[in-house]
Amino acid sequence: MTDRPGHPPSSNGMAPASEPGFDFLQARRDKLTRLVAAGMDPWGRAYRRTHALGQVTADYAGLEGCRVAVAGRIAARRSHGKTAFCDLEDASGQLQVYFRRDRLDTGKYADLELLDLGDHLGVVGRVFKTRSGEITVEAEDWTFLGKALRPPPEKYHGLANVESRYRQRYLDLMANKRARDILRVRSLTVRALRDILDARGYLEMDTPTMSTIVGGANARPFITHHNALNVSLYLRIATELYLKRLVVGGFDRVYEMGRVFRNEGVSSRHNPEYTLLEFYEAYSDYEDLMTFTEQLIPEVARRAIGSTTLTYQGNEIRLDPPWPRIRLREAFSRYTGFDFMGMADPKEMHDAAASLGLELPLNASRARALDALLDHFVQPELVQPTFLIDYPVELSPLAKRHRDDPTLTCRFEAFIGGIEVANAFSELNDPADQRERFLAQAAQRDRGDEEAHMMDDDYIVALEYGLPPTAGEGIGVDRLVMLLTDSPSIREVIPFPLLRPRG
RNA sequence: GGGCCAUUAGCUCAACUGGUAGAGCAUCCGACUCUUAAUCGGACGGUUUAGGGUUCGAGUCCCUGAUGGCCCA
Repeated sequence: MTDRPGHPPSSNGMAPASEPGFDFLQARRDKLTRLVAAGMDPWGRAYRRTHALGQVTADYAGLEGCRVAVAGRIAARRSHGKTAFCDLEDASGQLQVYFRRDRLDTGKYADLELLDLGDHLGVVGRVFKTRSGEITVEAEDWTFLGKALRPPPEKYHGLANVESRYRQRYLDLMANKRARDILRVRSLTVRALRDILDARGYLEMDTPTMSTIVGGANARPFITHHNALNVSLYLRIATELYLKRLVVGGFDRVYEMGRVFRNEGVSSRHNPEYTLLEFYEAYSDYEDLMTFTEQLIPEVARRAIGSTTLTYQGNEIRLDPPWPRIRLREAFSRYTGFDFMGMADPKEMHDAAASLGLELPLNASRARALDALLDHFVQPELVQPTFLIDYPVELSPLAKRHRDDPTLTCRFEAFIGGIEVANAFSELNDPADQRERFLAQAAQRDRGDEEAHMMDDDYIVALEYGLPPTAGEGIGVDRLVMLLTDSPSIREVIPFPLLRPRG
C-alpha cells in the first residue's frame, strides 16, 4: 500500500471497501487518523460545560462579554478563509461559534479542517452578538470531543424517508426537531401521570410481565418459554387482574404504567407493544373516575404541552371539564339512526348495519357486532372529549352490572379526537358472577374467538377473599401522546416502533 | 390477509409519449477575517430496491419478490 502525503493508510478494518458510500466513510476515517496524529483524542473525555447552548441564548443579557464553556454536535459549518462559523447543537438548542485565526493558538485554526459535520466539539470563548444580531461565542480554544464516522442527514430538509426515520431513529432525532419534541412531550406526559397519581395517594406497583394465564383484555398474547421450569408463558396483555389482587391484599390505591403486548397487526394505531397505565381505587365507582379523568387529562396536557386546548388533525379540541356523558345505547341512535342495542335479532342488526354500508359477518356475536358498529360509526364522531357510558355486559366481562339494568355495566370509555383514550369501570367483585362471565368467554373461545378472555380460577379465588368496591381505569399512554403531539401515527410517539426486519 | 401508492448519489428530490440518469445539500481541491440553506470556481459520487421478461434500446412497460406508507379486513 502506498501512502499519499498527509493521507495515512486507509485500511483500518472498520468497514469493507465494498460498502456503499465507502468514500464518504474513508474521508472521515482519514481525518480521524490525522486527529490522532495532531495529538487529539478522537473519542474525547468528559467536558465541563458552564452552560447548555440554549442557556447562553436565553441568558444573553447576563452573559454578554463573559467567558463560557459549551459543547455540542457540529450541525453546520461556514468557513471564510481566516474566519469560520460553526453551529453547535445540544439538547437545549443551537448556538453559533465564531473562530478567528488571529484569536486562536498556532495550528488550532488550521486544525479546524479536521472537523466534520456531526462531530462533537467543546468550545471556550466569550459571548457576543454578531453584526446581524446573532448570539455567538468567539472561540479562544476548542476541544475535540467525538468523531462522527458517518455524515448526518441533509441539513435543510432533514431526514424524510419514513422507513429510515423509524429504523434509524437517532438520525430522525438528530435531524428533525419535531421528532425530538414529540418524545419530549411523551416523557413529560408519563411524568405528569405519575405525579398526579402519586399526589392522589396511589402506590406504583410492578406486576408480572410473564405468566401462565393472561387476562384483563380481549387480545391474543405472545407466547414465550421458560427453560428451567419447562413451561410456556404468555406476555401480559393488561395489568388488570394482578392490580386487583393487590387491592384484595389491602393496597387501596395502586397503579402500574408499563408495557403490554398484544399479538395483532401493526397499523398507524397499533404497535404490538405499547404503554398502558392502569389504576385502581377502592371505595370508588366509575362516576368518580369520570370526574377524575376529566380533570386528569387537562392537567396532563397543561404539564406536557402547556395548554388544555390542542389541535388534532385539523380539529381544535378543548379538554377542560366537564365532558359530556352519553349512554352507549343513545350514542348508537344518535350517530347511526338505529337502536342497535335494542335489537335482539342478529339478522336485524346485520341488515341495519348493511343499510349503513357496513357488512357484519353473519356469525358475529352481539358483542363483536356492537364493537364493530362502535368503531365505525360512533368513535370517529367523538372529536371533543366525550364519555360513552353503560356498556353491555357481553362487552365487559370484568365490569360490575348496573343496579337498575343487569344487562348493562358501570363502564365508560373516554374518546378524544376520535381516539379511545381511556376505558374504566366499577370492578366486578362478585366471584360467582365473575366465574359465569369467564365461562361465557370460554364458550366464545371454544367457538374460535381467540381474543376472548381466559378462565382464571386463581383470580376467582382472590375475589372470594373479598375485593372491596373498586373502580379501575386504563389509559393508553401512546394514544394520549398522539393527541398531545398531533401525531396521526402511533409510530411517531414510540421511539423504536416494531418494523419487519430487513431481508 | 386484500387494494392502492412508493423505493433513483450519503441525504432531499428531478428525469414528458421508452432514446446518453441530473440538481441542491454533503464530501474533496482552490478563493475569501461577521457568515448563517454563506458565496464563487473546479472535482468526486449511480447494480435507478432485488430478480426475471418485452424491446434495436427500460429509471420509465409487464411479471415475481423485498421493505415502507395509506386505506380496508
